[in-house]
Amino acid sequence: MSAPTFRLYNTLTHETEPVEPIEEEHLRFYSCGPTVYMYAHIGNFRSFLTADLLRRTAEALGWDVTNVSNITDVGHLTQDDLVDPGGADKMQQALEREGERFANIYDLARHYTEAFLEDWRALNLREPEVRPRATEHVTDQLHAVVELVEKGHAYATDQGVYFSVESVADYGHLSGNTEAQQLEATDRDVVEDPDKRDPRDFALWKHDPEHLMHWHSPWGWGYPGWHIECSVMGMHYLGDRFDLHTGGEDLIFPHHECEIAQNQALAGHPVVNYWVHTRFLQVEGEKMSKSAGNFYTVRDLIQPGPDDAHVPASIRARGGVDPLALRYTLMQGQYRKPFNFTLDTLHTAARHVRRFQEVAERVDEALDADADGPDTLGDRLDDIYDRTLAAMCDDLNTPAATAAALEGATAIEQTDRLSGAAAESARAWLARTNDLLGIIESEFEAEERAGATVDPGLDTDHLSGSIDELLQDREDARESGEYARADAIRDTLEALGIEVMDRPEGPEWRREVEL
RNA sequence: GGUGACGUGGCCGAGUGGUCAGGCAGAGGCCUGCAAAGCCUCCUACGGCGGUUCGAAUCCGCCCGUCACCUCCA
Repeated sequence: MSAPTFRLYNTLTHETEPVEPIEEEHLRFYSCGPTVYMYAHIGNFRSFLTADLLRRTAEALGWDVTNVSNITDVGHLTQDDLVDPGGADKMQQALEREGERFANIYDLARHYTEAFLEDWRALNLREPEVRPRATEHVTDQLHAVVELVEKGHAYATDQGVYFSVESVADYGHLSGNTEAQQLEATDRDVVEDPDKRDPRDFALWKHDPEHLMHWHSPWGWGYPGWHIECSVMGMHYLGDRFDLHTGGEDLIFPHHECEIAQNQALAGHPVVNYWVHTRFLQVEGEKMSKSAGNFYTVRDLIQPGPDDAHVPASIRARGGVDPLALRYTLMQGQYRKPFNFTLDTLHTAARHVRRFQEVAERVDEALDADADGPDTLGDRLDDIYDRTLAAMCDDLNTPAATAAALEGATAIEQTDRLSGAAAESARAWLARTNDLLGIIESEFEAEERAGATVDPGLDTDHLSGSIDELLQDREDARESGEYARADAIRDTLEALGIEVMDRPEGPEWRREVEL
Protein backbone atom coordinates (compact mmCIF):
# COMPACT_ATOMS: atom_id res chain seq x y z
CA MET A 1 0.00 0.00 0.00
CA SER A 2 1.29 3.44 -0.81
CA ALA A 3 1.80 5.76 2.12
CA PRO A 4 -1.15 7.99 2.90
CA THR A 5 -0.82 11.75 2.60
CA PHE A 6 -0.13 13.42 5.93
CA ARG A 7 -2.59 16.25 6.35
CA LEU A 8 -2.85 18.79 9.14
CA TYR A 9 -5.05 21.76 9.88
CA ASN A 10 -3.06 24.94 9.52
CA THR A 11 -4.29 27.78 11.71
CA LEU A 12 -2.66 30.23 9.35
CA THR A 13 -4.79 29.24 6.36
CA HIS A 14 -7.80 27.76 8.19
CA GLU A 15 -7.47 24.69 6.02
CA THR A 16 -6.39 21.10 6.34
CA GLU A 17 -3.38 20.85 4.07
CA PRO A 18 -0.91 18.17 2.99
CA VAL A 19 2.28 18.46 5.00
CA GLU A 20 5.11 19.11 2.58
CA PRO A 21 8.41 19.48 4.42
CA ILE A 22 10.92 21.96 3.08
CA GLU A 23 13.53 19.22 3.08
CA GLU A 24 11.98 16.18 1.54
CA GLU A 25 10.99 13.56 4.11
CA HIS A 26 12.44 15.58 6.96
CA LEU A 27 10.00 17.34 9.24
CA ARG A 28 11.51 20.14 11.28
CA PHE A 29 9.31 21.73 13.90
CA TYR A 30 9.25 23.77 17.07
CA SER A 31 6.98 23.12 20.03
CA CYS A 32 6.20 25.73 22.63
CA GLY A 33 7.06 24.18 25.97
CA PRO A 34 6.03 24.98 29.50
CA THR A 35 6.92 27.77 31.86
CA VAL A 36 8.34 25.84 34.78
CA TYR A 37 6.67 27.38 37.80
CA MET A 38 4.39 24.50 38.81
CA TYR A 39 3.71 20.87 38.02
CA ALA A 40 2.31 20.44 34.53
CA HIS A 41 -1.37 19.59 34.31
CA ILE A 42 -3.15 17.23 31.97
CA GLY A 43 -4.12 20.10 29.67
CA ASN A 44 -0.48 21.04 29.21
CA PHE A 45 0.24 17.51 28.22
CA ARG A 46 -2.60 17.29 25.75
CA SER A 47 -0.68 19.90 23.84
CA PHE A 48 2.70 18.20 24.16
CA LEU A 49 1.08 14.94 23.18
CA THR A 50 0.02 16.52 19.90
CA ALA A 51 3.65 17.24 19.13
CA ASP A 52 4.61 13.69 20.05
CA LEU A 53 1.92 12.22 17.79
CA LEU A 54 2.99 14.51 14.99
CA ARG A 55 6.50 13.16 15.36
CA ARG A 56 5.42 9.54 15.54
CA THR A 57 3.22 9.88 12.48
CA ALA A 58 6.04 11.47 10.48
CA GLU A 59 8.40 8.73 11.61
CA ALA A 60 5.87 6.07 10.66
CA LEU A 61 5.95 7.54 7.16
CA GLY A 62 9.70 7.04 7.16
CA TRP A 63 10.54 10.71 7.59
CA ASP A 64 13.32 12.14 9.67
CA VAL A 65 12.21 14.47 12.41
CA THR A 66 13.96 17.35 14.10
CA ASN A 67 11.96 18.78 16.95
CA VAL A 68 12.91 21.65 19.21
CA SER A 69 10.87 21.98 22.39
CA ASN A 70 11.77 24.73 24.77
CA ILE A 71 11.64 25.14 28.51
CA THR A 72 10.65 28.64 29.57
CA ASP A 73 12.58 29.14 32.77
CA VAL A 74 12.39 32.93 32.81
CA GLY A 75 9.46 34.43 34.62
CA HIS A 76 7.34 36.75 32.55
CA LEU A 77 4.90 39.29 33.76
CA THR A 78 1.48 38.03 34.58
CA GLN A 79 0.23 40.82 32.38
CA ASP A 80 2.62 40.39 29.57
CA ASP A 81 2.44 43.75 27.95
CA LEU A 82 2.69 45.79 31.06
CA VAL A 83 5.92 46.86 32.55
CA ASP A 84 5.20 46.51 36.18
CA PRO A 85 7.93 47.92 38.40
CA GLY A 86 6.79 45.53 41.11
CA GLY A 87 7.68 42.65 38.86
CA ALA A 88 4.66 40.46 39.53
CA ASP A 89 5.88 37.46 37.69
CA LYS A 90 4.59 33.89 37.56
CA MET A 91 7.81 32.36 38.75
CA GLN A 92 8.35 34.96 41.41
CA GLN A 93 4.86 34.39 42.68
CA ALA A 94 5.58 30.69 42.81
CA LEU A 95 8.73 31.34 44.76
CA GLU A 96 6.86 33.51 47.24
CA ARG A 97 4.20 30.85 47.57
CA GLU A 98 6.64 28.02 48.13
CA GLY A 99 9.55 29.98 49.44
CA GLU A 100 10.57 27.52 52.08
CA ARG A 101 11.02 24.77 49.51
CA PHE A 102 13.49 26.54 47.27
CA ALA A 103 16.69 28.43 47.82
CA ASN A 104 16.09 30.77 44.90
CA ILE A 105 14.31 31.20 41.59
CA TYR A 106 16.80 29.03 39.74
CA ASP A 107 16.29 26.24 42.21
CA LEU A 108 12.56 26.46 41.66
CA ALA A 109 12.97 26.35 37.89
CA ARG A 110 15.27 23.35 38.17
CA HIS A 111 12.82 21.47 40.36
CA TYR A 112 9.86 21.98 38.08
CA THR A 113 11.92 21.28 34.99
CA GLU A 114 12.93 17.90 36.37
CA ALA A 115 9.37 17.11 37.38
CA PHE A 116 8.21 18.07 33.91
CA LEU A 117 10.70 15.74 32.25
CA GLU A 118 9.62 12.88 34.53
CA ASP A 119 6.00 13.41 33.52
CA TRP A 120 7.06 13.61 29.89
CA ARG A 121 8.70 10.20 30.04
CA ALA A 122 5.90 8.68 32.10
CA LEU A 123 3.45 9.57 29.36
CA ASN A 124 5.70 7.90 26.83
CA LEU A 125 6.46 11.05 24.86
CA ARG A 126 9.53 10.85 22.67
CA GLU A 127 12.36 13.20 23.44
CA PRO A 128 12.85 16.24 21.22
CA GLU A 129 16.19 16.53 19.47
CA VAL A 130 16.84 19.81 21.26
CA ARG A 131 15.35 21.07 24.48
CA PRO A 132 16.68 24.59 24.90
CA ARG A 133 16.12 26.71 27.97
CA ALA A 134 15.25 30.36 27.63
CA THR A 135 17.89 31.37 30.18
CA GLU A 136 20.58 29.81 27.99
CA HIS A 137 19.64 32.05 25.08
CA VAL A 138 19.23 35.45 26.66
CA THR A 139 22.27 36.78 24.81
CA ASP A 140 20.78 35.58 21.53
CA GLN A 141 17.53 37.26 22.46
CA LEU A 142 19.36 40.52 23.19
CA HIS A 143 21.08 40.36 19.81
CA ALA A 144 17.68 39.91 18.20
CA VAL A 145 16.24 42.91 20.04
CA VAL A 146 19.20 45.05 18.98
CA GLU A 147 18.71 43.91 15.41
CA LEU A 148 15.01 44.73 15.52
CA VAL A 149 15.75 48.23 16.78
CA GLU A 150 18.39 48.73 14.09
CA LYS A 151 15.98 47.59 11.40
CA GLY A 152 13.36 50.03 12.62
CA HIS A 153 10.97 47.37 13.89
CA ALA A 154 11.42 48.26 17.55
CA TYR A 155 11.96 51.28 19.78
CA ALA A 156 13.02 51.93 23.34
CA THR A 157 11.28 53.88 26.08
CA ASP A 158 12.30 54.46 29.66
CA GLN A 159 10.57 51.26 30.63
CA GLY A 160 11.66 48.89 27.90
CA VAL A 161 11.86 48.06 24.24
CA TYR A 162 8.76 47.47 22.16
CA PHE A 163 8.09 45.81 18.87
CA SER A 164 6.30 48.17 16.50
CA VAL A 165 3.36 46.27 15.13
CA GLU A 166 2.72 48.64 12.26
CA SER A 167 6.21 48.01 10.94
CA VAL A 168 5.11 44.64 9.57
CA ALA A 169 2.25 43.90 7.26
CA ASP A 170 -0.36 41.37 8.18
CA TYR A 171 -0.14 41.61 11.95
CA GLY A 172 -3.23 39.90 13.33
CA HIS A 173 -3.64 37.53 10.41
CA LEU A 174 -3.14 34.35 12.42
CA SER A 175 -5.68 35.16 15.11
CA GLY A 176 -8.02 37.34 13.11
CA ASN A 177 -7.49 40.09 15.64
CA THR A 178 -6.93 42.80 13.13
CA GLU A 179 -8.72 45.71 14.71
CA ALA A 180 -6.52 47.88 16.83
CA GLN A 181 -9.16 48.28 19.46
CA GLN A 182 -9.45 44.53 19.90
CA LEU A 183 -5.86 44.51 20.89
CA GLU A 184 -6.32 46.90 23.75
CA ALA A 185 -6.96 45.43 27.10
CA THR A 186 -10.09 46.71 28.73
CA ASP A 187 -9.01 46.47 32.30
CA ARG A 188 -5.63 47.64 33.25
CA ASP A 189 -4.98 47.73 36.89
CA VAL A 190 -1.28 48.16 36.48
CA VAL A 191 0.28 51.32 35.15
CA GLU A 192 1.04 51.00 31.47
CA ASP A 193 3.85 52.67 29.62
CA PRO A 194 2.63 56.06 28.37
CA ASP A 195 5.42 56.15 25.79
CA LYS A 196 4.16 53.18 23.82
CA ARG A 197 3.37 54.34 20.31
CA ASP A 198 0.59 51.88 19.61
CA PRO A 199 -1.43 49.93 22.13
CA ARG A 200 -0.80 46.79 20.13
CA ASP A 201 2.98 47.08 20.46
CA PHE A 202 4.42 44.39 22.69
CA ALA A 203 7.47 44.22 24.88
CA LEU A 204 10.78 42.75 23.70
CA TRP A 205 12.78 43.86 26.71
CA LYS A 206 11.78 45.04 30.11
CA HIS A 207 13.91 47.39 32.09
CA ASP A 208 13.89 46.14 35.66
CA PRO A 209 17.08 45.92 37.71
CA GLU A 210 15.11 44.55 40.64
CA HIS A 211 13.75 41.52 38.83
CA LEU A 212 14.84 38.20 40.31
CA MET A 213 16.41 37.25 37.01
CA HIS A 214 18.06 40.11 35.21
CA TRP A 215 20.69 40.61 32.57
CA HIS A 216 22.69 43.54 31.32
CA SER A 217 21.58 45.17 28.10
CA PRO A 218 22.07 48.38 26.11
CA TRP A 219 18.96 49.59 27.93
CA GLY A 220 20.20 48.74 31.38
CA TRP A 221 19.49 45.74 33.60
CA GLY A 222 16.34 43.86 32.82
CA TYR A 223 14.93 40.78 31.21
CA PRO A 224 13.52 39.68 27.85
CA GLY A 225 9.90 39.72 26.75
CA TRP A 226 8.04 36.49 26.46
CA HIS A 227 7.56 36.28 22.70
CA ILE A 228 11.12 36.83 21.60
CA GLU A 229 12.51 33.65 23.12
CA CYS A 230 10.63 31.31 20.82
CA SER A 231 11.51 33.29 17.69
CA VAL A 232 15.15 33.24 18.66
CA MET A 233 15.43 29.64 19.75
CA GLY A 234 13.41 28.40 16.82
CA MET A 235 15.59 30.09 14.27
CA HIS A 236 18.77 29.30 16.19
CA TYR A 237 18.20 25.55 15.93
CA LEU A 238 16.01 25.19 12.85
CA GLY A 239 17.14 28.04 10.65
CA ASP A 240 15.11 30.87 9.20
CA ARG A 241 12.78 28.54 7.33
CA PHE A 242 11.24 25.53 9.00
CA ASP A 243 8.10 23.53 8.61
CA LEU A 244 5.86 23.70 11.56
CA HIS A 245 5.16 25.18 14.95
CA THR A 246 2.93 23.72 17.67
CA GLY A 247 1.32 25.02 20.84
CA GLY A 248 -1.90 25.37 22.77
CA GLU A 249 -4.77 27.35 21.33
CA ASP A 250 -4.23 30.13 23.82
CA LEU A 251 -0.89 30.83 22.20
CA ILE A 252 -2.45 31.80 18.88
CA PHE A 253 -2.84 35.25 20.31
CA PRO A 254 -0.77 36.99 21.36
CA HIS A 255 2.24 34.70 21.53
CA HIS A 256 2.34 33.23 18.04
CA GLU A 257 0.98 36.36 16.43
CA CYS A 258 3.90 38.24 17.92
CA GLU A 259 6.31 35.52 16.99
CA ILE A 260 5.25 35.68 13.36
CA ALA A 261 5.77 39.44 13.36
CA GLN A 262 9.22 39.09 14.93
CA ASN A 263 10.20 36.33 12.53
CA GLN A 264 9.12 38.36 9.54
CA ALA A 265 11.03 41.38 10.79
CA LEU A 266 14.20 39.42 11.58
CA ALA A 267 14.30 37.11 8.57
CA GLY A 268 12.64 39.35 6.03
CA HIS A 269 10.25 36.57 5.08
CA PRO A 270 7.88 34.10 6.76
CA VAL A 271 9.75 31.46 8.72
CA VAL A 272 7.12 28.85 9.57
CA ASN A 273 4.78 27.20 7.07
CA TYR A 274 2.29 25.42 9.31
CA TRP A 275 0.87 26.43 12.68
CA VAL A 276 -0.77 23.67 14.67
CA HIS A 277 -2.77 24.41 17.80
CA THR A 278 -4.26 22.07 20.37
CA ARG A 279 -7.58 22.94 21.95
CA PHE A 280 -7.96 23.24 25.65
CA LEU A 281 -9.54 20.30 27.34
CA GLN A 282 -12.34 20.48 29.83
CA VAL A 283 -12.68 18.27 32.86
CA GLU A 284 -16.08 16.79 33.68
CA GLY A 285 -17.68 19.35 31.39
CA GLU A 286 -16.11 22.40 32.90
CA LYS A 287 -13.06 24.49 32.45
CA MET A 288 -10.33 23.01 34.56
CA SER A 289 -9.69 25.16 37.57
CA LYS A 290 -8.53 24.71 41.09
CA SER A 291 -11.64 26.38 42.47
CA ALA A 292 -13.89 23.95 40.59
CA GLY A 293 -11.95 21.06 42.11
CA ASN A 294 -11.29 19.53 38.71
CA PHE A 295 -7.69 20.58 38.27
CA TYR A 296 -5.36 17.64 37.75
CA THR A 297 -1.66 17.66 37.29
CA VAL A 298 -0.15 14.63 35.61
CA ARG A 299 1.27 13.41 38.86
CA ASP A 300 -2.07 13.85 40.62
CA LEU A 301 -3.35 11.02 38.49
CA ILE A 302 -0.34 8.75 38.08
CA GLN A 303 1.20 9.04 41.53
CA PRO A 304 -1.10 10.94 43.87
CA GLY A 305 -0.11 11.56 47.45
CA PRO A 306 -2.42 10.19 50.12
CA ASP A 307 -3.43 13.71 51.09
CA ASP A 308 -4.25 15.05 47.62
CA ALA A 309 -7.86 15.60 48.54
CA HIS A 310 -8.86 16.91 45.11
CA VAL A 311 -7.90 13.58 43.51
CA PRO A 312 -10.77 11.07 43.55
CA ALA A 313 -10.31 8.63 46.41
CA SER A 314 -10.63 5.67 44.06
CA ILE A 315 -7.51 6.81 42.21
CA ARG A 316 -5.61 7.62 45.37
CA ALA A 317 -6.52 4.26 46.88
CA ARG A 318 -4.76 2.40 44.10
CA GLY A 319 -1.77 4.70 44.02
CA GLY A 320 -2.62 6.30 40.69
CA VAL A 321 -3.49 5.08 37.23
CA ASP A 322 -1.22 3.61 34.60
CA PRO A 323 0.39 6.59 32.86
CA LEU A 324 -0.38 4.96 29.52
CA ALA A 325 -4.06 5.00 30.46
CA LEU A 326 -3.77 8.75 30.92
CA ARG A 327 -2.07 9.01 27.55
CA TYR A 328 -4.78 6.86 25.97
CA THR A 329 -7.47 9.03 27.54
CA LEU A 330 -5.96 12.19 26.12
CA MET A 331 -6.07 10.53 22.71
CA GLN A 332 -9.80 9.88 22.87
CA GLY A 333 -10.45 13.32 21.47
CA GLN A 334 -8.89 14.72 18.33
CA TYR A 335 -6.47 17.50 19.28
CA ARG A 336 -8.43 20.16 17.44
CA LYS A 337 -11.87 19.41 18.81
CA PRO A 338 -13.34 20.19 22.19
CA PHE A 339 -12.44 17.39 24.54
CA ASN A 340 -14.11 16.57 27.80
CA PHE A 341 -11.77 14.68 30.09
CA THR A 342 -13.76 12.51 32.45
CA LEU A 343 -12.91 9.84 34.98
CA ASP A 344 -15.22 7.57 33.06
CA THR A 345 -13.07 7.92 29.96
CA LEU A 346 -9.98 7.38 32.08
CA HIS A 347 -11.50 4.20 33.42
CA THR A 348 -12.33 2.89 29.95
CA ALA A 349 -8.85 3.82 28.77
CA ALA A 350 -7.27 1.87 31.60
CA ARG A 351 -9.19 -1.20 30.51
CA HIS A 352 -8.12 -0.80 26.91
CA VAL A 353 -4.49 -0.30 27.77
CA ARG A 354 -4.53 -3.40 29.92
CA ARG A 355 -6.25 -5.30 27.16
CA PHE A 356 -3.44 -4.42 24.75
CA GLN A 357 -0.90 -5.48 27.32
CA GLU A 358 -2.61 -8.80 27.87
CA VAL A 359 -2.75 -9.39 24.15
CA ALA A 360 0.97 -8.66 24.04
CA GLU A 361 1.60 -11.19 26.79
CA ARG A 362 -0.42 -13.81 25.00
CA VAL A 363 1.49 -13.17 21.78
CA ASP A 364 4.81 -13.51 23.57
CA GLU A 365 3.73 -16.83 25.02
CA ALA A 366 2.67 -18.04 21.59
CA LEU A 367 5.99 -16.90 20.22
CA ASP A 368 7.78 -19.06 22.77
CA ALA A 369 5.55 -22.04 22.05
CA ASP A 370 6.07 -21.57 18.31
CA ALA A 371 3.25 -23.88 17.26
CA ASP A 372 3.00 -25.05 13.69
CA GLY A 373 0.38 -23.58 11.46
CA PRO A 374 -0.28 -20.88 8.94
CA ASP A 375 -0.14 -17.15 9.56
CA THR A 376 -3.83 -16.38 9.80
CA LEU A 377 -3.32 -12.85 11.06
CA GLY A 378 -0.69 -11.11 8.98
CA ASP A 379 -2.87 -9.76 6.18
CA ARG A 380 -5.65 -8.69 8.49
CA LEU A 381 -3.28 -6.89 10.85
CA ASP A 382 -1.52 -5.20 7.94
CA ASP A 383 -4.85 -3.81 6.84
CA ILE A 384 -5.64 -2.65 10.35
CA TYR A 385 -2.28 -0.94 10.67
CA ASP A 386 -2.79 0.81 7.34
CA ARG A 387 -6.08 2.17 8.57
CA THR A 388 -4.50 3.24 11.86
CA LEU A 389 -1.80 5.15 10.05
CA ALA A 390 -4.31 6.62 7.62
CA ALA A 391 -6.32 7.93 10.57
CA MET A 392 -3.24 9.56 12.07
CA CYS A 393 -2.36 11.09 8.73
CA ASP A 394 -5.86 12.56 8.64
CA ASP A 395 -5.09 15.48 10.92
CA LEU A 396 -4.10 13.20 13.79
CA ASN A 397 -7.46 11.53 14.13
CA THR A 398 -6.56 9.69 17.30
CA PRO A 399 -10.07 8.42 18.16
CA ALA A 400 -10.26 6.69 14.78
CA ALA A 401 -6.68 5.45 15.10
CA THR A 402 -7.20 3.92 18.52
CA ALA A 403 -10.48 2.40 17.37
CA ALA A 404 -8.64 0.71 14.50
CA ALA A 405 -5.90 -0.48 16.83
CA LEU A 406 -8.53 -2.01 19.06
CA GLU A 407 -9.75 -4.05 16.13
CA GLY A 408 -6.28 -5.54 15.96
CA ALA A 409 -6.48 -6.58 19.59
CA THR A 410 -9.84 -8.19 18.89
CA ALA A 411 -8.45 -9.99 15.85
CA ILE A 412 -5.70 -11.52 17.96
CA GLU A 413 -8.07 -12.41 20.77
CA GLN A 414 -10.43 -14.09 18.32
CA THR A 415 -7.69 -16.46 17.21
CA ASP A 416 -8.09 -19.52 19.40
CA ARG A 417 -4.68 -20.97 18.88
CA LEU A 418 -1.88 -18.68 17.74
CA SER A 419 0.61 -20.40 15.48
CA GLY A 420 4.23 -19.28 15.67
CA ALA A 421 3.80 -17.59 12.32
CA ALA A 422 0.66 -15.75 13.42
CA ALA A 423 2.36 -14.75 16.65
CA GLU A 424 5.23 -13.23 14.71
CA SER A 425 2.82 -11.18 12.66
CA ALA A 426 1.01 -10.13 15.81
CA ARG A 427 4.27 -9.18 17.50
CA ALA A 428 5.29 -7.08 14.51
CA TRP A 429 1.89 -5.40 14.47
CA LEU A 430 2.05 -4.63 18.18
CA ALA A 431 5.47 -3.07 17.74
CA ARG A 432 4.42 -0.91 14.80
CA THR A 433 1.22 0.17 16.47
CA ASN A 434 3.07 1.02 19.66
CA ASP A 435 5.63 3.02 17.68
CA LEU A 436 2.81 5.02 16.15
CA LEU A 437 0.48 5.45 19.12
CA GLY A 438 2.62 4.72 22.18
CA ILE A 439 -0.24 3.20 24.15
CA ILE A 440 0.79 -0.42 24.53
CA GLU A 441 4.11 -0.37 26.29
CA SER A 442 6.28 2.41 27.56
CA GLU A 443 9.53 2.89 25.73
CA PHE A 444 11.12 4.32 28.83
CA GLU A 445 10.08 1.46 31.08
CA ALA A 446 11.53 -1.00 28.60
CA GLU A 447 14.73 1.02 28.58
CA GLU A 448 15.01 1.11 32.31
CA ARG A 449 13.75 -2.36 33.01
CA ALA A 450 17.20 -3.55 34.04
CA GLY A 451 17.36 -1.34 37.10
CA ALA A 452 13.62 -1.19 37.48
CA THR A 453 12.37 0.31 40.66
CA VAL A 454 8.98 -0.87 41.76
CA ASP A 455 6.23 1.21 40.28
CA PRO A 456 4.82 3.12 43.25
CA GLY A 457 1.37 2.53 41.82
CA LEU A 458 1.71 -1.22 42.24
CA ASP A 459 1.78 -2.24 45.85
CA THR A 460 0.75 -5.84 45.24
CA ASP A 461 4.28 -7.04 44.57
CA HIS A 462 4.96 -7.83 48.20
CA LEU A 463 1.57 -9.56 48.33
CA SER A 464 2.03 -11.86 45.40
CA GLY A 465 3.41 -14.66 47.54
CA SER A 466 0.37 -14.72 49.78
CA ILE A 467 -1.92 -14.32 46.78
CA ASP A 468 -0.44 -17.45 45.29
CA GLU A 469 -0.99 -19.27 48.57
CA LEU A 470 -4.62 -18.18 48.72
CA LEU A 471 -5.15 -19.26 45.14
CA GLN A 472 -3.71 -22.67 45.91
CA ASP A 473 -6.02 -22.98 48.90
CA ARG A 474 -8.90 -22.12 46.67
CA GLU A 475 -7.84 -24.70 44.09
CA ASP A 476 -7.71 -27.35 46.78
CA ALA A 477 -11.16 -26.31 47.98
CA ARG A 478 -12.54 -26.43 44.45
CA GLU A 479 -11.11 -29.87 43.79
CA SER A 480 -12.73 -31.21 46.93
CA GLY A 481 -16.01 -29.53 46.07
CA GLU A 482 -15.90 -27.00 48.89
CA TYR A 483 -17.23 -24.21 46.71
CA ALA A 484 -18.39 -22.04 49.57
CA ARG A 485 -14.86 -21.91 50.92
CA ALA A 486 -13.46 -21.33 47.42
CA ASP A 487 -15.81 -18.41 46.86
CA ALA A 488 -14.96 -16.93 50.24
CA ILE A 489 -11.28 -16.92 49.27
CA ARG A 490 -12.14 -15.25 46.00
CA ASP A 491 -14.15 -12.61 47.87
CA THR A 492 -11.15 -11.97 50.07
CA LEU A 493 -8.96 -11.41 47.04
CA GLU A 494 -11.52 -9.17 45.37
CA ALA A 495 -11.61 -7.05 48.48
CA LEU A 496 -7.90 -6.53 47.91
CA GLY A 497 -8.57 -5.44 44.33
CA ILE A 498 -7.47 -8.76 42.87
CA GLU A 499 -9.42 -10.35 40.05
CA VAL A 500 -9.34 -14.13 39.78
CA MET A 501 -9.76 -15.86 36.43
CA ASP A 502 -10.04 -19.63 36.16
CA ARG A 503 -8.47 -20.44 32.81
CA PRO A 504 -8.33 -23.94 31.35
CA GLU A 505 -4.65 -24.09 32.21
CA GLY A 506 -5.18 -22.94 35.78
CA PRO A 507 -6.12 -19.90 37.84
CA GLU A 508 -4.65 -16.46 37.13
CA TRP A 509 -4.96 -13.20 39.00
CA ARG A 510 -4.50 -9.56 38.16
CA ARG A 511 -5.24 -6.20 39.63
CA GLU A 512 -8.62 -4.76 38.86
CA VAL A 513 -8.64 -1.52 36.93
CA GLU A 514 -11.98 -0.33 38.22
CA LEU A 515 -11.70 3.24 39.39
C1' G B 1 -18.77 43.23 20.44
C1' G B 2 -14.56 40.52 17.46
C1' U B 3 -12.35 35.71 16.01
C1' G B 4 -12.51 30.51 15.71
C1' A B 5 -14.40 25.67 16.72
C1' C B 6 -18.40 22.45 17.59
C1' G B 7 -23.58 20.16 18.12
C1' U B 8 -24.22 12.09 16.09
C1' G B 9 -27.97 6.61 19.92
C1' G B 10 -27.96 6.13 27.83
C1' C B 11 -22.51 7.88 27.54
C1' C B 12 -17.66 8.75 24.79
C1' G B 13 -16.73 9.39 19.94
C1' A B 14 -15.63 7.90 13.95
C1' G B 15 -17.97 9.14 9.53
C1' U B 16 -17.89 15.32 4.02
C1' G B 17 -24.05 12.28 -0.97
C1' G B 18 -26.38 6.14 -1.48
C1' U B 19 -23.17 0.58 1.87
C1' C B 20 -20.75 -1.59 8.99
C1' A B 21 -17.60 2.84 12.62
C1' G B 22 -15.48 1.45 17.24
C1' G B 23 -15.79 1.56 22.43
C1' C B 24 -18.33 2.06 27.38
C1' A B 25 -22.86 0.95 29.81
C1' G B 26 -27.21 -2.44 29.14
C1' A B 27 -29.82 -7.33 27.37
C1' G B 28 -29.39 -12.53 25.73
C1' G B 29 -26.13 -16.71 24.64
C1' C B 30 -21.31 -19.79 24.69
C1' C B 31 -17.66 -21.07 28.35
C1' U B 32 -17.58 -21.79 33.97
C1' G B 33 -19.23 -25.57 40.00
C1' C B 34 -20.66 -20.24 40.20
C1' A B 35 -18.08 -16.13 38.54
C1' A B 36 -14.39 -13.24 36.01
C1' A B 37 -12.00 -12.65 31.38
C1' G B 38 -12.78 -13.65 26.33
C1' C B 39 -16.03 -14.84 22.18
C1' C B 40 -21.05 -14.50 19.55
C1' U B 41 -25.77 -11.82 19.06
C1' C B 42 -28.94 -7.53 20.12
C1' C B 43 -29.71 -2.11 21.21
C1' U B 44 -29.51 2.23 14.69
C1' A B 45 -28.66 8.04 16.18
C1' C B 46 -27.39 12.31 13.54
C1' G B 47 -29.87 20.27 17.42
C1' G B 48 -34.26 22.82 14.66
C1' C B 49 -36.51 24.75 10.08
C1' G B 50 -36.09 25.41 5.01
C1' G B 51 -33.33 24.45 0.32
C1' U B 52 -30.25 21.64 -3.53
C1' U B 53 -30.62 16.33 -5.12
C1' C B 54 -33.43 10.41 -7.61
C1' G B 55 -31.15 10.25 -2.67
C1' A B 56 -28.22 14.33 2.95
C1' A B 57 -25.72 13.04 9.34
C1' U B 58 -22.77 14.46 5.07
C1' C B 59 -23.71 20.26 0.45
C1' C B 60 -26.25 25.50 0.97
C1' G B 61 -29.14 29.20 3.99
C1' C B 62 -31.33 30.75 8.45
C1' C B 63 -32.25 29.80 13.55
C1' C B 64 -31.17 27.59 18.41
C1' G B 65 -27.44 25.86 21.67
C1' U B 66 -22.36 24.74 23.61
C1' C B 67 -17.19 25.86 24.03
C1' A B 68 -12.71 28.56 23.48
C1' C B 69 -9.58 32.81 22.60
C1' C B 70 -9.46 38.47 22.31
C1' U B 71 -2.25 40.53 26.58
C1' C B 72 -2.33 34.73 33.35
C1' C B 73 -3.00 30.12 30.72
C1' A B 74 -1.10 24.24 26.82
